[in-house]
Amino acid sequence: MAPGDSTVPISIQESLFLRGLSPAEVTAILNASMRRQFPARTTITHQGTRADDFYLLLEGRARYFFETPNGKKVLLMWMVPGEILGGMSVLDRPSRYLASTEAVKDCTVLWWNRSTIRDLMREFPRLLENALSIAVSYIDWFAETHAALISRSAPERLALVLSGLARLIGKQASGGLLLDITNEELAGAANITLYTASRILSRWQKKGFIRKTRGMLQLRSPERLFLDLG
Amino acid sequence: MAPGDSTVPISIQESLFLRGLSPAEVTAILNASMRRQFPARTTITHQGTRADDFYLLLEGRARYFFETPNGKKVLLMWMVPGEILGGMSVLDRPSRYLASTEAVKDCTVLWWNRSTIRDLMREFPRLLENALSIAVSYIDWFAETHAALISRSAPERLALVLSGLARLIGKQASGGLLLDITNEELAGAANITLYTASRILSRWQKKGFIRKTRGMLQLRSPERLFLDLG
DNA sequence: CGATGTATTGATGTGGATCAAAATAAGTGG
DNA sequence: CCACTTATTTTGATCCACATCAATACATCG
Repeated sequence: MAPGDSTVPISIQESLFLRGLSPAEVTAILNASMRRQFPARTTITHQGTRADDFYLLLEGRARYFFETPNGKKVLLMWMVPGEILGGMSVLDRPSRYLASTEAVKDCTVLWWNRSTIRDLMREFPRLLENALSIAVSYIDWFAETHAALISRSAPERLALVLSGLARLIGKQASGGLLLDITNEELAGAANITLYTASRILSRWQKKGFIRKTRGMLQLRSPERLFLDLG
Repeated sequence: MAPGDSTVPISIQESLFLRGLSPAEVTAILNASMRRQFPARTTITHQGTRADDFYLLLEGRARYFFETPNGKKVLLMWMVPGEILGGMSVLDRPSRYLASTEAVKDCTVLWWNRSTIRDLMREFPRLLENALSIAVSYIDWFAETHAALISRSAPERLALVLSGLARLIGKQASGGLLLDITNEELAGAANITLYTASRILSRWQKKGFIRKTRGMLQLRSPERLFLDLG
């Protein structure tokens, strides 16, 4: 199969990972990959296992998470098409994945094994620069999240999560952005309990800022969330 | 001044940033730098300003921190000789520092401007690999800290901070590792209040796990801290 | 229609922040 | 060496945001 053909979505051409490469170079890189599928709710990379595989997300939605020594599942960033998974595999020394990745919805990915992606990086040093930029974007995410955990209340964090996800996975619809997400996922992302999340969302719904149905949330006025942090 | 001469401490030769480079290459890189001093309590890089300067810490102690939009100061990792400061300056696009760095004790650093360090990275691609490894180590730190914030109690976090700092800045002495650190710094690192920190430390002192004097802490049995998390 | 996953709502508990004050230790200058 | 200032630390009393526990309601589907 030739993954670099017309079936590759636009978002890939604009992927941060492929930034600054010529179309010919992009084709060469994509041609060295294999296309793979991961059904929703399956794990793509496993925290603690050898980082041997590198992926570029073509379609679907995934997220990073990890488990703490005391068994708590910690949710990290969401990944959308154009983003990479398993970035640890590009390091010069063999390493282990810091976190796991799971397909939240059915995912199509491009896959390279470690030595292939490392060879490509040697051939196209630009890829290495891009990997560094991506690593920095993770650091940025963690710094933001760290600050939020320390200095913001539960409603504030939930509002931040909601407006962040809206930009990432919101679909324009009549009467506001539509997010297909459960309360549990929201609570996990904001690091609050399911109960607290439900209470805050109910309040916002009463005020007409959002509408919530099972597994789906309609965001009417994102800005106003921040004016009602009780 | 020739910074690459015999006055460069051993720890620099073992710096993660210079890993895998030949002595001749290291000399070339260090010779392109200037030596600079920062007195204790001065700021080296400023969050939000253009990332134009890159530093390698030779002597002293520094730490990253940043201020949240609502004015709270958030303490991040400590830096010891051999570690870099201002890493954002190596990115291919001009960027801004994500965080600030301050000298905790008097610091001696090597300094490169952005274009110099970028030229060196083009000449020695190994530097770029090393920069990526360092970025990953920051991600690792954030992931650990994130997990701790979410899933561990105040005494647990303080115990973690203490054992981490012991490895980093502890000096062997009769009757346990000696750390020169204040309660305020410990509290900041563990993200608890000064009062909570003081109470926990008092308890540990009563049990003989530590000894605390003004600005100084003696760690007798690090392991036992984790057995007394009340 | 049960069965199962998802969401709401109320009652209760608590870890650690916050507020207030005093004790201790370390300079500093006369 | 002492009086005085200033930084660090301790200790007690109070409070509150959020977790936790318990129960029920609602949706969706085979």
